[in-house]
Amino acid sequence: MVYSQIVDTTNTTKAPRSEGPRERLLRAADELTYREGMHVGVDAILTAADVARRSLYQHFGGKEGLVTEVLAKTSERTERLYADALAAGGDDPRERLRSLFAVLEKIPDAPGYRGCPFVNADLTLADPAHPAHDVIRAHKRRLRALLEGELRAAGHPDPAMAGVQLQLLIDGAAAVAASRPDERPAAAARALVELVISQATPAG
Amino acid sequence: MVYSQIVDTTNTTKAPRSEGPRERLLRAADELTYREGMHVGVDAILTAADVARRSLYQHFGGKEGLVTEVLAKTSERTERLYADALAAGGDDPRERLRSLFAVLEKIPDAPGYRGCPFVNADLTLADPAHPAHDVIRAHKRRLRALLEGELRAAGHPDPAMAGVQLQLLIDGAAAVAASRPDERPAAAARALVELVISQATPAG
DNA sequence: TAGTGAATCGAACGATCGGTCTACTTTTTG
DNA sequence: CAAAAAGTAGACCGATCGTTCGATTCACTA
Repeated sequence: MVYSQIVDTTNTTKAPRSEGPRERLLRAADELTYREGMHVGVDAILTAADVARRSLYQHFGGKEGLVTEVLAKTSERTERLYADALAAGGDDPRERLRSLFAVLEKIPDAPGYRGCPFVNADLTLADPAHPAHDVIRAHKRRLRALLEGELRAAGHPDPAMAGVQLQLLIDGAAAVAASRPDERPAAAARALVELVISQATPAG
Repeated sequence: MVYSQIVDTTNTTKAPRSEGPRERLLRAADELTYREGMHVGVDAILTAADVARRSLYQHFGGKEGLVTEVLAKTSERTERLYADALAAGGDDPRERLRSLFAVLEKIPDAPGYRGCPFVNADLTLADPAHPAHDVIRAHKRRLRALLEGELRAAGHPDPAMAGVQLQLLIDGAAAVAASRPDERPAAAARALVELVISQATPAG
């Protein structure tokens, strides 16, 4: 994502400056929309990003474009995290899944955790025509496909349904963790995740 | 909830008229806040309820009071539904839980389903000081206690954690059903619910 | 029947929303 | 060095937000 400042002359107009207003806008919008919700004012984002009003509309066309781009970037980052966590589990699909959920389990412990940013945005953005909904749905579908692939590789008898089960445990645990963290939903989910994974054993 | 119009003279000033502005406001706010989200304008609620602006502020003090009251009423109604569903299951705690989840499973199939109204409101209302958050948390805790009680009666080895598990499956399935109903989350959740319940069998 | 409180309409409040625009400064580039 | 592009500052727009309030109508009851 970071390009050298010296680029082909045929691409000069589009060469991204390092840490320009665009990046600052994305960073500020990312933090504020998650912490305060999707209804933060444009003014608050501009102040936090220390960027002129005009820059927002030149780069993103409006608030809608900005928050959609924020979610797209969050999606990329999150999926990279998933891929790394799976890879850390080695070759056995069951161990890969365990490795993934070990990472997921720690997320709600972070200070300022407010639930899954995608679920939150999906529920908060009332307008069904908002382009962010497509980004969110696509992200969730890729995650489900990822889970389903591992389950299939592990020999689970119904990888499609089991993928939905794991997805459902993730979203459910995130929602509970956001409002009632004292119920320790991650631990409760972990036991069920293990049940689902264990159904994929050749012996099962 | 429906009182006769002829009441004790000592209570005349507080006698609720049948289908007055208060009821119409609650009904309209209930439908609109669920369908359009908690950010519907006061004007839209007033128009739908066919009620004067002033009446809202006289009865509920403001939008905050109105939506809080709406959630409180929804909580009562929902818990009545749970109690009935459990009772329909008879005496065996496991059958009572199965009866409850059989009812819950059908809810997302209703047209216009948009997820759990409590989870949605909790995630949508950005202000952590909003009184609705307390109503929501209290409702969810009562539901969890209900589940835990049945699990304990069924002899589950860890009814507290299992209660969180069931709660988590409910919220997770609701969230997935709201945005991606084609993944049939209710069916996926059902299998896990059965696993949790079966852990409560004396044989297990 | 006179009185009283509730419900009504509708104007208006200040604040904030997202978005547009002009003018000036900085940076980059040919 | 000069021109062009990008960024900044800030006023301004119409719309909408939740809220307040005066004035009027209506139903019930004492």
